[in-house]
This record gives sequence, structure tokens and C-alpha cells, in this order.
Amino acid sequence: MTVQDIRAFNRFYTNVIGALDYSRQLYAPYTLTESRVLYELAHSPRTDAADLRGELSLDAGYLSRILNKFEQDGLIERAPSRQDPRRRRVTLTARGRETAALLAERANESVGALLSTVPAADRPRLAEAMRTVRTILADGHRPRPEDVVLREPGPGDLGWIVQRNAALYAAEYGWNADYEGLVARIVADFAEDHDPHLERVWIAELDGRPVGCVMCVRDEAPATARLRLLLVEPDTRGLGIGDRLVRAVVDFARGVGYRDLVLWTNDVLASARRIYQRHGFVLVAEKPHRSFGKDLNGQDWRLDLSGTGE
Amino acid sequence: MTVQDIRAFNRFYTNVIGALDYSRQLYAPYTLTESRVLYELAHSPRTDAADLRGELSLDAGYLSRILNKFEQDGLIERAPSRQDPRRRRVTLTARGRETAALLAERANESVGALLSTVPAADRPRLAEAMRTVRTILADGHRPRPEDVVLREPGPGDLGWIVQRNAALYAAEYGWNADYEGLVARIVADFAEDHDPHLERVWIAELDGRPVGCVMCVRDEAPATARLRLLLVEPDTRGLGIGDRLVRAVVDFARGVGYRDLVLWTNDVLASARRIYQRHGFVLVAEKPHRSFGKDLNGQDWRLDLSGTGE
DNA sequence: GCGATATCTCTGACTGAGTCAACCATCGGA
DNA sequence: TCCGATGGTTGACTCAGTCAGAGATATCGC
Repeated sequence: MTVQDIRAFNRFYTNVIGALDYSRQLYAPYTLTESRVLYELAHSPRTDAADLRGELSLDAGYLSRILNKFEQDGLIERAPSRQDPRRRRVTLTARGRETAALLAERANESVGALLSTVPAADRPRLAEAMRTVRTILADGHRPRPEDVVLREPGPGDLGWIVQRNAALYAAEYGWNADYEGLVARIVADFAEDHDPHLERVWIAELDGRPVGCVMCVRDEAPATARLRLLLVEPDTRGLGIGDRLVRAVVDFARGVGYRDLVLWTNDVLASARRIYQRHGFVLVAEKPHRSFGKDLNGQDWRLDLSGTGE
Repeated sequence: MTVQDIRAFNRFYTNVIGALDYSRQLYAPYTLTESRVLYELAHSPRTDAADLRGELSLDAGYLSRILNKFEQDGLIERAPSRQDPRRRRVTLTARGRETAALLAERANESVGALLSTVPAADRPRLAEAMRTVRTILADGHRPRPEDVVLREPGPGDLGWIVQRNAALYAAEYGWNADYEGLVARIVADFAEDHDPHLERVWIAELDGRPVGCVMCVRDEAPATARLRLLLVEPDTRGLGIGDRLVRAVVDFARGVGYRDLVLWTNDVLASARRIYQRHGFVLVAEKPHRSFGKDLNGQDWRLDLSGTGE
């Protein structure tokens, strides 16, 4: 992603916005700025002038005059604020609310006209893309751990697991299509036949997008569960998602009565290993093997669930 | 997707752009409009004034004055156009190019500052989302059949097949997770073991995004190939993608020496049926069954490849 | 070839959105 | 109680952008 991409988008979107309010008929008899003020008032009906100034970053004198005009037109009333007599509390009148609604309606129609030109099939993608741009660009956009939710898989989520496992390990470690086959096999086995009380998949979701997964299935050994397919999207690492997924499996396995929880991984997956260690897994075996087009070191880990717990 | 979503995005992005060119220091000693003209000139160095007017939708008088200023500052030269003496051909001078580069550099820095606040991991998603918004909103956005390419699957594409099959048939026909399991099984079988000379998967790609797929595998019957997992994204239907995928399979199957091509589908999938019929498949058997949580009518279709062909 | 009409450019005259500076009132902290 | 900071108002100003008219030339119908 380059600066040029963003500039190109800015130019493009400036035109989109420009096309939307062509000739200002939209705001008559007010200006764009005035209608922005009105919009702000309509959405927080009791605000001080200083708040408006900050929110819309307007010149104080300019805003003062705009409010004069609104007061003359009977759209607002001004009174000194209780807490601080220097400040002026602005409240919309009934007429002001009507006018705001009128302007909003006109803007809606204009945007609706634009929207009607995009095929209905494209709209969800458009909405999704706009949301993505907003959340990424919104300042202070650091997704917080509490924005991540764990849930059961829905339609397509098992396919997502296959897709992301294959794409990520191909990109990060160069694994070949055999790995995609293995994951597809694991997922197919799970989908075709699993005991919902003893086997489960979790999807970690952030802003409506899946960003992680893990699976817990019965192992051949008695009273033993196997953790599989732990994955966290690279751009959401550091939020403790892996920890939460593993904890979900551990809690679930312990809760339904397994005595042991095992997993198989490879030594190149360092960050996953640290997660396992944090949850008390211990390395019980290690064996080199050739898979997925690479020479790897397979590791078996085990966690004793019958212990006193951490 | 509602009109409100778009308006919210517009408000948001207006602020982004506003924050970018705060206080006009960016364009000094020129204005935003002037620098837009300069930008346009720098990117198509020999244009007529009328072109500029159209491109930037400026008032003719306003543009004339801007060009006057540029000429005085030695940024451009004006001469009557050859073909039409009414028009004025505008060419940038060396000094004009310098100035344009300077302004571009300043804008780049400003955008770069914005970009530096987004974590590197988010940038690909941001670029992708911006591209999506642009292509969808760009007027005349009707993807053309020649924009679609068929290719071999890459890492993650088999997972994509599972994901989209499951999500689409769940949304359109209410099929349950059994179907996702079946698709995962088919894909896993293919991934784990297939003869690349006799079995193959195609992905249809549009604008870098997968929008369709189909698989051709060996059947139990001798010299018989089986077409599976034909899928086209709903928002790209009508571009002949399904036809191209099926044709790819038919040509491939005939080319490597299969004598028969069979497929199994369900009667609810009407549009797929029409594609099969167009390619000469004939219905050979029909049987009700209960699968994927629904009562369905399974159909076996067959195409004789040894015939004279169409 | 001729007139009617449209297009391109330019200039003069204007509007009005937004800025700047000065001023008064009040708050909050030393 | 003083002093710097903040909130609000008004006057004066700038300058981006619009509108109308005029001169030059192209294009179209005849």
C-alpha cells in the first residue's frame, strides 16, 4: 500500500462527495457548513457553542454568526450555560428539528440516488469495505481485546479455517498444498461426524470478521482430547486471542470430563508454543518429519487436566 | 446497507480529507483548486483548457484566471490549438513541473503522516477496501467477461471453495453444516491425492478476487470424469463465468481422453442446470433424497465426450 | 457560401464562505 | 486578588468561486 493509493482514493472520493451536493440545492437556504452545524445539533440537541466549535473545527466568529442566523430563523435558542456563564447553551426549537429533518431527508435522497446505481449484489461488499476503511483510519484504532468475541462456527466458517490455514502457512513458511489437504481432511471429519458435547470449534471474531479459530476433538486414547488448528490472523496478534482460544479449549475439555489434552505442532511455530506453555502444556515428544514440502520438527504436547489446575 | 451507512462514511471521510489539508499550508502559495489544476497538467502535460474544465468541472472564467496566474508565474505556456483555434493548448514549463512536483511532495508527506498511523499489518486491508469502494462506486462499473480469468488454485483457494459453497447454499437454500462437510471431504480427497494430468480445479478470478470454481475428478466408472463443485458468486452471475468453467472442464476431459463426463446436482439449482444443458449434458436419472437438512431431488447428468462434439 | 447556433476563451462585476483581530466577560489557579 | 486562558461577539477583510456578456471560431442546415 503506497501513499499514491490513498491519494488516488482521496481524489476519487472527493469527486463522489462533490457529485453528491452539486449546486448546493441540497442545503438551500443554508450552506454546507450551516447544515453540518444543524446536523450536529440534531444529534445532540443540547450542546454548548464551544462543543460545536470543537466538533466541527469552525472559526469562533464564523460559528457565532451562523448561530445568529439560526436564532433569527427561529431554529435555535441560546442561553448561558449553568456551569459556566461564558459558554452558551444552544437548543434546537421544534422548527429547528423540522428543518434538520428536512435537510437530512434531502441528503438521504441524494445519497439514495447514488446507492440506487450500485447493484444490490454489490451493496454488502460496499458497506463492508467502507466499514473497513473507517475502522482502520479512525484515529486510535487499536482493536481492544474486549472487541473480540468467541463464537460457534456458522456456514462457511469451516471453509474459512481451511482457507486461512493454507494461505497463512504458505505465505509464512512456504508449506505446500498438502497442508491444505490435511486441514480440509480434519475439517471434513469434524463436519461429517462429531459429538457436540465432546467436540467443538471456536471462531474468534473481531468487527464481524473471523480472525482466529481452534478445534477440540476426541483423541484415540481414552479420556483424551486433542487441540487442533489453532490460528490467529497476523494483523490481530498481540490481543491475546490465541490465549483465549486455548483457554476455551482447556476449560471445555476439563468441563466435559477429559483427563488429558494433547496437541501436535511444529517447532517453527514459536508464538503458538509460548501460548501452549503458558497454559501448562508440556513437551512429551519431538520427531523430525518431512511434510508440506518442508523438513519439520513435529512436537507432541500434553496437558494433564485432572491436576489441581492453575 | 443503508443510506445512513454511506452518509456516515461521507461525514467520516470528509473529516479525513479535511485533516489532511489543514490550513492550506499544503498548497501555498496556491489554492487547493489551483493545485488540482497543476496536478492535472502534470499528469497529462499537454492538454487544452477545455479538457481541464471538463475534468475538474471548473467554471470557465475561474479557470481562465487561474491559468493567467500560472502564466504570470511562468508555470505554463498557452498557445492556440492546431485543430481548433478557439481552444487553448496549455503546456507546463520546466518551472511548472518543478512546482507540481513540490506540491505533490508536500501532499505525499501529509498523506504519509496519515498512513504512518495505521499499523503495517492493516495496510493491505485498507488498500483492498479502498479499491473495493472505488470499483463499486465508479460509474459504469459493470465488470466485463474479459476481466474474468480462469487459473489454477493457489494456497487457500480450496478452503475458499469450501467456505463459499457452504455460505452460499446456506443463505440461498438453507442447507445445513452437512453440506460444508461434504464439500470439505471432496476438497480434502482432491488435495491429498489427485493425478494432475487427469484431475484438476479451476478458479475464476475477477479483479484479483475469486468468484467461481469447478473441479474435474476421475469417476469410479472407467474412462469417466466427474464434474463437481461448480459455483459462481451471485454478484458476478450473468458474465458467462459458469459457462466458461464448464467449458474448461469439458475441453479438459475430452483432451485427456475421458469418454464420459458425469455430474450430480439437485433440481433446485436451476441456473446451473441450464448451463449443463447448453453444453450438451443429458439427464439420466433423478432420485429424491434427504440431505443437508432438506428434502431434495438429486439428478445425474451425463455428457458423451466421444461424440462428434458441438 | 450564408446564416443560425453552439463552443471556447476571456474579462468585469459580483457573492458569500470563511478568517483574523480586537474586545469584553468570565473562569481557574497562584 | 491578580493574571493567563477560554468563550463569545462584532467589524473588517480576503479570496475562492459564480455569473453574465462579448469576441472569435466551429458546426450544422440550407
